[in-house]
Amino acid sequence: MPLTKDHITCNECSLDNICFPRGLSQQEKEHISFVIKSKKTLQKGEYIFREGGAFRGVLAIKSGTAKLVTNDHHGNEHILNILLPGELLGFDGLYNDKYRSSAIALETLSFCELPAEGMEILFKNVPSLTKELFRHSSEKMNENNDFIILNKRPADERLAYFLINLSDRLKKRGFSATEFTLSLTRQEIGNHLGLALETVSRVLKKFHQDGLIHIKSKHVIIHDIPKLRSVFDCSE
Amino acid sequence: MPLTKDHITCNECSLDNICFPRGLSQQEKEHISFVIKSKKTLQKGEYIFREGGAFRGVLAIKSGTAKLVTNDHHGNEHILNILLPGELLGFDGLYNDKYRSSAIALETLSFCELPAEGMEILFKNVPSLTKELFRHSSEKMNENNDFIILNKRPADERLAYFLINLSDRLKKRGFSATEFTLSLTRQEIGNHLGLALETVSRVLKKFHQDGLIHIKSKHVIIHDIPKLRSVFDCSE
DNA sequence: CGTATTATTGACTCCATTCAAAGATAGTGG
DNA sequence: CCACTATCTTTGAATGGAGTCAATAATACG
Repeated sequence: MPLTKDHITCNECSLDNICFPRGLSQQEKEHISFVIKSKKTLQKGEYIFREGGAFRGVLAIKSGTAKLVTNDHHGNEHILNILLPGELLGFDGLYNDKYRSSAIALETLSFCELPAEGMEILFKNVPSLTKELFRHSSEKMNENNDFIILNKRPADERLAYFLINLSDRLKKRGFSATEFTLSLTRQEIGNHLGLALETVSRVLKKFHQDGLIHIKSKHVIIHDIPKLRSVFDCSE
Repeated sequence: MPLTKDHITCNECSLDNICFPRGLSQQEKEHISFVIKSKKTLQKGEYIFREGGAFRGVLAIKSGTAKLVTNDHHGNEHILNILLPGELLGFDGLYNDKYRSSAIALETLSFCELPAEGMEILFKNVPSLTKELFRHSSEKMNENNDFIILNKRPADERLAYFLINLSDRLKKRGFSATEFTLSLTRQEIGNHLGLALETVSRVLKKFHQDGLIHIKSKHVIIHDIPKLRSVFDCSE
């Protein structure tokens, strides 16, 4: 199984400036490497954790992407977020030791785990990681607030933001900022952004016609990042 | 100045099971009382902290209510949340040591502070508070997710949820669950829920006519909590 | 008591949804 | 490899919920 990398430690990982060890010294990175476990690979559709399941720890995507999903009392699914390599998830489970959402692989995926027990150890011995975990948690919170504000905007702004945000995050991780594959269906994008799938289709087509992007099925090329950004950044 | 209560410690405070010391032992409560500072009283419209201001620490409302406000790049204000006694705020400032939102008193208000320096001390010496702070932070995150889901629902469900949620939180703090005063204008409620102020007015009137509530200006009486809850809980 | 802010109400408009049907794509087994 | 099926996407037309505009009424404030 060449895809599993159980032996790789944080300071050997290419995501070390984004993921758990962000902001830590070499020495601290070694400290946390004792506690953070690299887990096995999942296939598309498999769960990293399930809504309602016991809190095991905070996780980080190592490779691949995932969607964070929760259900409301009507039984409707809501895609809360898309997760890229180096991004953390599971903070929502700290409240009452149950995950409040499910994390599902959108393609072949590997992830690391900071186990619940390990957290207590680190709280005691590596205060700087505690601080850093709060920073990660706070970052998520700020992203959620941005998302709340975004959801008050019209459909074209939501989709422009969605694409630019994805582009920015991919770039930060060394992927192409202008060419990538959406792992979501129009249905799922609409679900995430609070739009009907038909609206997603129509707006993407408009962006395509206006020369901002090229989109064929799930393959996206962004032709004009500044112009696409301006759709939500300085609309009128 | 009889209104300031600088000498009151957490274990003397009536909010001790809701606020910072939630879940802590008597001994631990005494520990944190050395670090948590009671601050002076603010008048309506005054700021607890300002968006962009340096992170001073995590705060807790002691009495009164506040609104959490942020600005988008269009210059529009967004009311992210309403804060009641015992509720914590300021976690959003941990990301990059700047508050990402402003907290503004909606009426005469007093608050406590866990200063930034104090946090580091507590991380080292009271790991159980660290855990508890993560639980508070995680709770906020879950509330934000609920709010994101709510914002996809029609106007009447949003308002019903807004009122029931307020009622629940007030009850938990020993206030009346059925009779209270909104500290927000229709404009502000609409801003918070992503609705036009006219829509807020119309929906509240409908609730009034249907006998679910009595509303006169900002004074609210909820006549039928279960029925109001059912507006968003089992719609259709 | 008068002024400014806030709230109500009605009429009209529009953006996005819904419904519906056809077209494209991907995955599967013969 | 191709046909077949399921899933996903596109496109059009009609509907509707909430926004906007506008004018009046009520409330709060100095």
